[in-house]
Amino acid sequence: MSERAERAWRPTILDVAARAGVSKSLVSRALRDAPTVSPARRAAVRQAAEELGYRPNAVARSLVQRRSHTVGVMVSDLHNLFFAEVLDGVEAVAAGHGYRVLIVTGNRDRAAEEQALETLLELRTDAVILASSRLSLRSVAAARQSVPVTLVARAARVAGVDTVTNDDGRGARLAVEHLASLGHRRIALVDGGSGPGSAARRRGYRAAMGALGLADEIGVAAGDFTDEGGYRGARSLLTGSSRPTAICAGNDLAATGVLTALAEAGLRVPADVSLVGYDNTALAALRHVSLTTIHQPRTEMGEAAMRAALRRLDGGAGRARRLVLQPSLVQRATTASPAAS
Amino acid sequence: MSERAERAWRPTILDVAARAGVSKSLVSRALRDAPTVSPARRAAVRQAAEELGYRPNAVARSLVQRRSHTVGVMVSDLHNLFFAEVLDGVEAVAAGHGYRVLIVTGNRDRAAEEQALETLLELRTDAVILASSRLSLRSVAAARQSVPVTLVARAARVAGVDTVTNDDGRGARLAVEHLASLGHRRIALVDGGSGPGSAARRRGYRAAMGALGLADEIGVAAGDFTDEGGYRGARSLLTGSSRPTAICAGNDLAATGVLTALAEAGLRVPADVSLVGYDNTALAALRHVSLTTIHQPRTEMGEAAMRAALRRLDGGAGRARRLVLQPSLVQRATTASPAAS
DNA sequence: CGCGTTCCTGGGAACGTTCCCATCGGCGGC
DNA sequence: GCCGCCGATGGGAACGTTCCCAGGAACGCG
Repeated sequence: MSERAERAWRPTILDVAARAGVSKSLVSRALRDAPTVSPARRAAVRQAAEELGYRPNAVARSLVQRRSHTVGVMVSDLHNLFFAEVLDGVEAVAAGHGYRVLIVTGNRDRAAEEQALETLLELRTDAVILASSRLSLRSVAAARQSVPVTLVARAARVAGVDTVTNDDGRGARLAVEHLASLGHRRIALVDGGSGPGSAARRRGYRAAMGALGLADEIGVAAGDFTDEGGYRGARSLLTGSSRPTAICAGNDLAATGVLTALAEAGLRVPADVSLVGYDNTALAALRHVSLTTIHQPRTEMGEAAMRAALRRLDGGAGRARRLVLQPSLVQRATTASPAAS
Repeated sequence: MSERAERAWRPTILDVAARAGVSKSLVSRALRDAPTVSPARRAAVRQAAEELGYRPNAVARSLVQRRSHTVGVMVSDLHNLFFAEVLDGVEAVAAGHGYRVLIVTGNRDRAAEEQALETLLELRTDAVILASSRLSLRSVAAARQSVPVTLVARAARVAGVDTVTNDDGRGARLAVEHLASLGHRRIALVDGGSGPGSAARRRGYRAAMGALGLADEIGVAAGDFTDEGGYRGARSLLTGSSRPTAICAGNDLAATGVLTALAEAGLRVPADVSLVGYDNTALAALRHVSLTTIHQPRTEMGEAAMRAALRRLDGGAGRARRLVLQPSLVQRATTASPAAS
């Protein structure tokens, strides 16, 4: 290996200028395809840059332009595939508008999230998208003082902060209505606890049951957004006197826990009990699981978040916009009419 | 909303200096806890900064210091949970050494990956970690010219580029030995096709079978690293004359496909057929799946990658180091002795 | 009380760009 | 053929920090 590879020497615009025999200004313009550069010079500059392996310094550029052409996305948990798809949407829109996407993560930890947000702000990304963060509203509001902020999958109200969420109440209603239309009446909910959106899903479940005249059949078991939580919730439902013929789980992961509990109890799905998840993650689509579930338009949520950021970046001011996207039901193998008993 | 929130005005060190009645130099030192600042001034500066909502500009700092205290990680696919855990390791070590981690992604697309790497290089991150990238070796080598580069989960040999991988051959051997120790002889492999590591796993499988005197029982079915691929591979194994009593899948995802095929064929797991996956993803740990699998030390791989980067950052030169970590077997519910038939 | 030393403090340069403006030819029109 | 204009080019300032260095205040000691 040459010495060059060991010590990081990086050519600057001045090196290119010297090699091409022109001024730094001309190099700058030539490399950015600015109009007033003669073809001959342009070629010479290109070649010199190529030979030197020159790469523009985005740091210096950001400093002088006072913008980075970059949006920062803080994701609370990369272990949750939900965010990967949100990011797909963000990146698709960003790329189409000449923005680069930088991702930071807070690993399910409040302090780490605050730190990650701080990193983005110090880096002076042009906008910040916060995906389902646990950040204090104070921090969010503070961030909004210096940069456009969009919240995804969190409905908090902060002045000037746009939000993009999914209609959790409606999603829960879809699940209940689907099961009712199959003929179920004893439809129980394994709750998501304090997870984001779970309160709205619970309300939606209750409202839908009431609207269908099934208020007496309402049954909510405590759970959370994990495999284990779903398992516990289902166990408690199964020990009751009148076991439900259908269960709505807080999310897909919890639904797999429900599946485990049902299997242990010797109950077949969907012959004995029907099951609906929430999120339509890749997990639900696995044939071994093949879970009927509520689809959240995650990619669209990411797209919408990025578009909201772009609107602010283009000078769009005014009050916060709160976009609520609609979920839909995806039927797979875990729901059917109750056994004619 | 105040006008302030709409237009992004950001105080600079000069604003803080003016408010505190000191020079910019002093502000700089005070805020960085440099030694030679009197307590009174330090407090005054702190307060002024606080009141203004001052946040240091990392861009300007990077420019003058010629380092960013940041490492960039390019991840080829955030939909693959493997990377989330690698990132856990990277972040843990980075945080312990005062480095921030910036993530970019190439969404399984070569061109996008090249672009993402370019972003990192232009941003002048102090080091770059490439997680299982599809990047051309030319690009990797070019990047190495200006910054320390570490490859994770890809064993390519590039001058000066450290690599951290897992011993796939040994992992496959562990799976085979486990099954053989349970009494299995007809142990088949559902292959991972051209996926990373799958060639080494195939070789490991063959070698282990041979070493155990089971060369005649070798059976490899074409598959890939997806649910669907595992399903197809298992189907072809089950239509053969002598069906295997045990199957090794290319990875955990493929193993769920195998589970589906086995269920469809009316075979019980592990009573009729035992199954071993690879990766030990969260999927394998779900009780509904409860898959015996080969654990890859992903977090450790991330840690090792970051440590390798730190070593280069501290001036460590010399030839590339290639670290190979050892996998281990995690026994769950999908393996047992073959039915005494 | 003077002098040297130790703390503090402030000014200026530098980092690598972009942008504005001035300059310099050359060319076309009257 | 002169004047004005336009296209091409270069020089300098600015972006917001950090770092180096010079200078000043305070203090101790003889």
